[in-house]
Amino acid sequence: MENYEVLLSYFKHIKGAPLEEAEIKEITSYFGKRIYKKKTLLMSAGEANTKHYYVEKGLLRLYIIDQNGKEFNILFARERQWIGDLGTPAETPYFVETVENSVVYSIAEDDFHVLYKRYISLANYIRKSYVFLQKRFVSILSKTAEENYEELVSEHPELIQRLPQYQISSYLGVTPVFLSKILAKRAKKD
Amino acid sequence: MENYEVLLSYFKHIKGAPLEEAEIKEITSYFGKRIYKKKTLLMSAGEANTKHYYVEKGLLRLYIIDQNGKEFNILFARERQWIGDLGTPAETPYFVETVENSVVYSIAEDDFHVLYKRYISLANYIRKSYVFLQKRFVSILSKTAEENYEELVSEHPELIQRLPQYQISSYLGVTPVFLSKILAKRAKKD
DNA sequence: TGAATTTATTAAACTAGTTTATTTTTTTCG
DNA sequence: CGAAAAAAATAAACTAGTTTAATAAATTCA
Repeated sequence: MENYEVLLSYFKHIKGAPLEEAEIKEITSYFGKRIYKKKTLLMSAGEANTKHYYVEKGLLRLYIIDQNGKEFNILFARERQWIGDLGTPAETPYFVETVENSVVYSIAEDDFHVLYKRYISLANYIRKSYVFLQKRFVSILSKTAEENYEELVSEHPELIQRLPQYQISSYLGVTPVFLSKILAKRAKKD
Repeated sequence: MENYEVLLSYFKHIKGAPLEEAEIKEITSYFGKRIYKKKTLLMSAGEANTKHYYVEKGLLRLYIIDQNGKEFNILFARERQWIGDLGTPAETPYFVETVENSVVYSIAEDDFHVLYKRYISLANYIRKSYVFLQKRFVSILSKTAEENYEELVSEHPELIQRLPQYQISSYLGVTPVFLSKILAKRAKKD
């Protein structure tokens, strides 16, 4: 499989101009591309020097397993989004898993670093991620699970469609049982 | 007040080499430096094009006020740390306030952007901030307030000394009343 | 297709954390 | 210094969310 079209169109986009031959060569040399079946682990807690992933097709999640064995979803990545542990090369506490059958590009930290020195907009993706996480942090802290669910429905309705309910509850920081309660209550209002 | 020593030593540090005359000129031309009394607001929700702040002396906090008027501290910055809304130039939902009398450098977004294109380690501060916030996010989500308090004590004992208790409770995402309960319980174990 | 497995629902007892109110302690500053 | 204001403690009633367990519904795949 050697079609890097989606990846290259992303780099063209962040460069803001067509890519030169040499750039295309460099970019494609850094990235691998693979197909993964649903529920495949791409990255596990304990690993060091983890990769960064860019999703061409499908849906992935980054999560942690706490002391009690409970999973918490930190973020999802769908088509044309990045996912991975920005704390690499340190040993990661996180897992990355496919939620759907997916097509994914991967790149090692060193190469990623080279690229974001060259394409400052790539570094900007990190900044945007920070802003996104901070917003999510505030929501989880200051709002009820019910409010957070409504926010998710209105801001990312497509995720509600594509995710099983227990993955959503884990993203909202509540138990599947409690989310089910919220939905039951919500359904009555009709 | 025109002593930029602390700021310049920071840039020397992230450059990894002594600064040239032209660099010093550029950096000092971008930053302002001011003294603020304790409890002074430097940035308020609703403002756009907010500044980034680098603390020479003192302690600042970034917080939000939710729908019910309740404050949540998102992060603190003490000596030689950055604080501000990375979402700028968009209208910010956050506040920045001094907790102690402080000496603070400030820089506008445009200039900040110019600098982190030149000093990639400055962009790295954003990456480190992301990693820090993600860790904090996971802690708040998966641990009890008591556990989070113990974590704060062991990782940032100096903050416990410098902050009033109600600022700590707001950082942990609980009410002052509940933190007081935790401390009472904790004190008994002696 | 249908048996097995995974996911979602419901219920009931429980707990971490909130709210409101009052009192005590600490800090501020004229 | 002493009065006023701010911060912390304590108590009691409350609520958002958990836990455990049993049942029902939906999905998987041989």
